[in-house]
Amino acid sequence: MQLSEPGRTGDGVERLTLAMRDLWWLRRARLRDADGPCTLTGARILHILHVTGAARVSDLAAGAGVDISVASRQVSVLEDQGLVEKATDPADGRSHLVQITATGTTTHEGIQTGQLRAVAEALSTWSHDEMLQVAASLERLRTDLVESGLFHGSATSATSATDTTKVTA
Amino acid sequence: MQLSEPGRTGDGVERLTLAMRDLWWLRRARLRDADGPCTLTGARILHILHVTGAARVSDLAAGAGVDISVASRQVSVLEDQGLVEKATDPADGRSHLVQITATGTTTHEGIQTGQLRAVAEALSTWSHDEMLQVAASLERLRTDLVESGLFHGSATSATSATDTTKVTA
DNA sequence: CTTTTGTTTGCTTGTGGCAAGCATCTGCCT
DNA sequence: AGGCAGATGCTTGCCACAAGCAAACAAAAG
Repeated sequence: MQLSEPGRTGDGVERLTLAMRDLWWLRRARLRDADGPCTLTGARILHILHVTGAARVSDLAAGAGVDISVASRQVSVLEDQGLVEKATDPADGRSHLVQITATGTTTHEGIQTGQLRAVAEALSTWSHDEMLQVAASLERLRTDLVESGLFHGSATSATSATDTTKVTA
Repeated sequence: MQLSEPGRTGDGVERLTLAMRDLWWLRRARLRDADGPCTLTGARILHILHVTGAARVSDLAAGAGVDISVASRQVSVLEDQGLVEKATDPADGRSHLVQITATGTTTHEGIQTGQLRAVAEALSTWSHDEMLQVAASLERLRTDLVESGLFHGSATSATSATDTTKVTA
């Protein structure tokens, strides 16, 4: 079911919007499988924790773009799985500081490397520079979309300081 | 919550994967709002019908990447709303050919133009050529991901033959 | 003491998947 | 040709589960 006309140079906004939607939809189609032992939201929380270190539940909710109650429950599940630890914030008895555990980090890396391997295989014909170029485009796209205020959500991409491949869900 | 390091030129696969994930997540964060009177899947079905003309339920399911039962139910809902029509396939009494109605087309265009306007506003600083370039990148990305077999899903981007802006949800 | 803030929990809604059921078509065997 | 078995297309019942809203609760702030 491929109906696009690649050579067509129509309205830029239109082509870009459509291309984005199709890419988004691809992710949706993939939801069931490949997100490891966690929920998509759970994996995202794991990611945020991996990148930012400790965070409060409300921060995780904001970062994942979900209701606080959802974040709270997800954290509970992750805690039961031993992937995160929750401790009362010493500075504020109301908040709980959530931190990723060693197991959580391992899980996170597992999800991560699985995704990287899949993408690497899918784009095996691409050159390194091409990937970097497209990545830059995507990053800029995301930045501008977020800054426009259309999306209330986070944008938490990062590569860890270490040389190992760690990113996220 | 922006933690990426834009200038960094790390592993191409890694940066690209992360950028893709963040963009995907943006869509997720947006789910609640802006998809008109339809379910996301419903809107997708409407889109597929708009592009391909009549289609069978199983085709819609495959195109949307959902279970046939889900597609069946969505079609029923769309039919109740008067957005599509269902008729028995003259060539095969088992299948039902689904077609978009005039009302459905109108609804579809409404969703579409809303999305286009939002993106246009968000990317108001982009030049036309930049948009086309990034769109081409996204299209290629999608194509290669789909062809790799990682995604069982559809990829239904198209612009209608008319000059009006019609694509889809 | 009242108000505000951070989190948890009960309830509801809705999408989606699996499996059973039903109708129709196809192919084989007599 | 007639007819039966299997395959195919769709529908529906049932269930799982994520997500949101609102109420409850705890702790801090004024």
